[in-house]
Amino acid sequence: MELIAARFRALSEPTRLKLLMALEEGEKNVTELVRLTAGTQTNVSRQLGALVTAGLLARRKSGLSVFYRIADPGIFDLCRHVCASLQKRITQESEIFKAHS
Amino acid sequence: MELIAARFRALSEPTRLKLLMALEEGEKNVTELVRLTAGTQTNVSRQLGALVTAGLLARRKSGLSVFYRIADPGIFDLCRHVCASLQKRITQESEIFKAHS
DNA sequence: GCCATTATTGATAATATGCGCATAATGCGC
DNA sequence: GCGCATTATGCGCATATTATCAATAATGGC
Repeated sequence: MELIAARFRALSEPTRLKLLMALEEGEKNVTELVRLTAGTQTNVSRQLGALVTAGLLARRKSGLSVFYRIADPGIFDLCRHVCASLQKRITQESEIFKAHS
Repeated sequence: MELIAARFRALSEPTRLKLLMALEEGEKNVTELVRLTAGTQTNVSRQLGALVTAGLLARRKSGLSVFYRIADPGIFDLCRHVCASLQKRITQESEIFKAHS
């Protein structure tokens, strides 16, 4: 149970979600991720570390760069699932809003 | 993006996960949930409130009791998904462990 | 060896979160 | 109205998390 919660916690911040999304197309090094997510290098590095610890990313060093890649592609299913659920909810709410106006 | 993170955050604590699991079979009132999850009344009530705010639970008052029920059954798919992913990871790790011993 | 580039790590401050105690609010029966 | 059961909330504390600055590795080119 604690393990499940930990995995959800890893996905519970926009910064980390952005990093995961940026890595969906393929592995990237830290500077590129910094550029793509418009974050500071320190922070990006830290969040990447957290995602590795959580088992969502994998690291590969190559020269000066460190490349990160998705270790568990299943997370995208999760995100899509949540997205669909949220859209459904918003749609319902807007229906109710229309009905009341 | 923030919305997605918020949903994951709602699922990021064992206490809340326990409550959701306890409600899978059907709606229950607070005292029963306190009993089932062995938590304090204060905390259970608070976490239930958080889950309602997150859109995962729905409330229904009836006399003295307040009954909570699952508002988005999709969360169980999410949990099963995460579970499967974790089991796969653990299996792989144990294989590596065996190979090294 | 020296320097530039890249990435991580300590230390710290700000913020957020979870929990428990005490207390309030609500609703039922008398 | 009064007491009682059920639920919610205000407050404080402890802990966890995040973001940032500065300092420290790690690596390659000269």
